[in-house]
Amino acid sequence: MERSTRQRLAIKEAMQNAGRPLLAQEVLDVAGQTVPGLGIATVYRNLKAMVEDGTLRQVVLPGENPRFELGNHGHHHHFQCNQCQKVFDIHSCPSDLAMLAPKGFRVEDHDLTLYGRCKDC
Amino acid sequence: MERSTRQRLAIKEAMQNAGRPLLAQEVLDVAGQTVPGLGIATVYRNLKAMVEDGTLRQVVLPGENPRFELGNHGHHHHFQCNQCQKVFDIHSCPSDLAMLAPKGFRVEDHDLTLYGRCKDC
DNA sequence: ATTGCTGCAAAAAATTTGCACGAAA
DNA sequence: TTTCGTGCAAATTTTTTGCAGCAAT
Repeated sequence: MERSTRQRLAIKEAMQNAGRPLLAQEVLDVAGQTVPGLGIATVYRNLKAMVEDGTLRQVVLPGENPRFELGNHGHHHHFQCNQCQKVFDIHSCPSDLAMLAPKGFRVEDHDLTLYGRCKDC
Repeated sequence: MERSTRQRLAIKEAMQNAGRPLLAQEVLDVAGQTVPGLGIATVYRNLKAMVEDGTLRQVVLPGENPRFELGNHGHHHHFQCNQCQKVFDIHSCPSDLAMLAPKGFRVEDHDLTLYGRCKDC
């Protein structure tokens, strides 16, 4: 059975509170505030397990390390600013994507990232 | 000035002929047929340079190593099969994505990946 | 003849794993 | 008390870099 350790709770809390996708290192930085001595291996182990059970989802962008976000945050997409590189959530979604696939292909899901200038840049 | 070496030509040819995004290792496998002794470092150096000058584009998918494809292959998107994991090109494109961004954000580009079952799976 | 490019091997960077100990249940 | 989870360090895996020699101009 899964145990409730201080480390696991701190990592989950970090993910809950983050309003944006976090790098593994950022998770360590945040959760490490709550649990001094927290190891990066523990962070990786927990992130991996949470991705596998669907609690988290991986967000990957070209040339960057994987980020992690809540998996049940509802279906949404991302916007990366070409200027400041920050990643923002977008909660709207185009509805007509299935028709883009070639004949014979069944579309089950999709991923969309917009690039441009954020409000502040 | 940039020199035309056998290695560089073989790598470019591999990218031209690939009908799909290739892993660095796959580029080595293909170009290595033409240039025996070709080193993985040379492949990485050339891929990186080509991404920087826009000749190539990086295609990243969650949990996988980066792939590379021609950058001037026209704007297009990708479909990954949930069954066989292969990646296909999609040459159609939704046109109305700019409106998805929050107010104050300017959309300059976008990336779309569909997931599902390919024709053969 | 220059000097950019390559291969090799070592170095970095990112992630995973083995193991003994500590802590949930 | 049982055994899962953790920290640490070592091992992998992926990518980058230093350097001496080779090759394109």
